[in-house]
Amino acid sequence: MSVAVDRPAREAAGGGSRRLILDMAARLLRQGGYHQTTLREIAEAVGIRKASLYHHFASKEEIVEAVANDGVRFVHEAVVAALAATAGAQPRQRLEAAIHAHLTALHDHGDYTSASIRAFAFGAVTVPESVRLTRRLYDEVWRGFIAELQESRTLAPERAPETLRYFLLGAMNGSIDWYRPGRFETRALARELTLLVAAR
Amino acid sequence: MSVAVDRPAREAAGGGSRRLILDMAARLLRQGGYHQTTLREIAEAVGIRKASLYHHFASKEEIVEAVANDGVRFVHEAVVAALAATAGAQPRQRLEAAIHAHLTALHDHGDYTSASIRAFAFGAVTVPESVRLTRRLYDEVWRGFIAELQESRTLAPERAPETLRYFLLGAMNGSIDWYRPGRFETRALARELTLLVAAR
DNA sequence: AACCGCCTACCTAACGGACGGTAGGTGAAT
DNA sequence: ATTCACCTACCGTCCGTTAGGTAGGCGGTT
Repeated sequence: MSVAVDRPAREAAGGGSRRLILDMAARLLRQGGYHQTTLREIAEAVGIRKASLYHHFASKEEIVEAVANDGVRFVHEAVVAALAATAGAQPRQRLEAAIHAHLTALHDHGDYTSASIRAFAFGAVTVPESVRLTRRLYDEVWRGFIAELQESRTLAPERAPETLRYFLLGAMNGSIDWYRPGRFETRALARELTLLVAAR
Repeated sequence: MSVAVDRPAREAAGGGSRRLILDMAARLLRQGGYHQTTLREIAEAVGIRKASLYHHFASKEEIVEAVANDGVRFVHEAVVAALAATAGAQPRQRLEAAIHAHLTALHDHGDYTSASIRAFAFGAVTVPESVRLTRRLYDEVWRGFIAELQESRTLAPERAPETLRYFLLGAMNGSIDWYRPGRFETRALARELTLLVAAR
């Protein structure tokens, strides 16, 4: 059969078919959401038959769940790293670094992060418990950091921290709808947004 | 049949079945997006058979399009009215009124506006030309108003107006994911967001 | 070194069910 | 008599999922 021909190509792509499946699923989920994205499409993009996906994942739900969780985790880890890297710096610098990290990760792993935001936008398909947890963990990072900003008076203490967090994450995540690599620069975007949040 | 029983109830609800269909479609689209929402569900919610929908609309696409356009228009008209009502006032007051109008309309017609944002999030189903136009018209309102804010120095002229508009709309529209009538107050939200955009 | 059993990674074929949409009919109101 | 608003019945298509099979590789026994 013709199967043997493209197998090396698949295995060369990182060794694991699992990652390849998730890559393709993320790409399709980003542009189609949960219900428009079909297992046939994913399988075709990978180069295998639809039923073969069940060798790696138990269900469609499990694939989407993995993509969504990875998407949040990419951003989470990037922001935590940025905050760690600027540990001693001025609060405003740390804020800009965190925002920049969020935007950069959002864009660099755009398929995963967009798929995560898109496929499980609130109210759509029931958000799996694991995804809800992953998101809550990331939320916690910002909750803590915003508290830190208020303690250091970088952010006025009378500002509602929860509202600010929602607005900030909304502004950043909304960028998946309009950000294009050539038209914008993440550094400039991060600087603008930092000026909004922490006025001098 | 049992059909005759609930017909009065239907006709009492505003006279037009068309509006009722759109109301139900909006509600379902809000929580399910385009592909999860089926004509069967919409018909059942209205209390008619699926095929009867085709007496009022030519296709599923046409229903969704009508909902999405109405959603944007509700917000558009509310913001334009708010700007008109505060015509002579201070720019910062006008800004807060516009933001408040956007948030209020977003919530008051939540099914329509959420459906519009959700069903046609970028990349998902191809956005119909009419919806794209309706959105562009609303964008224009903010483009003009932000220019006005910069002319009056309420907003620093060196700020990138396009980026600001994107962040602002992202922050506001993101509220459909977290806003709950009891937990937040639109006045307070508008004030907080105004403080972010136009720092004293 | 030949064999065996097992595992991995895929395959073909089919399942029941739900989808959007169409054809054509009915009964009441104008 | 015509129109309106809705009906029943059905179409072909595609969905996620399952059943069951096969080809190749790897490790241990003979």
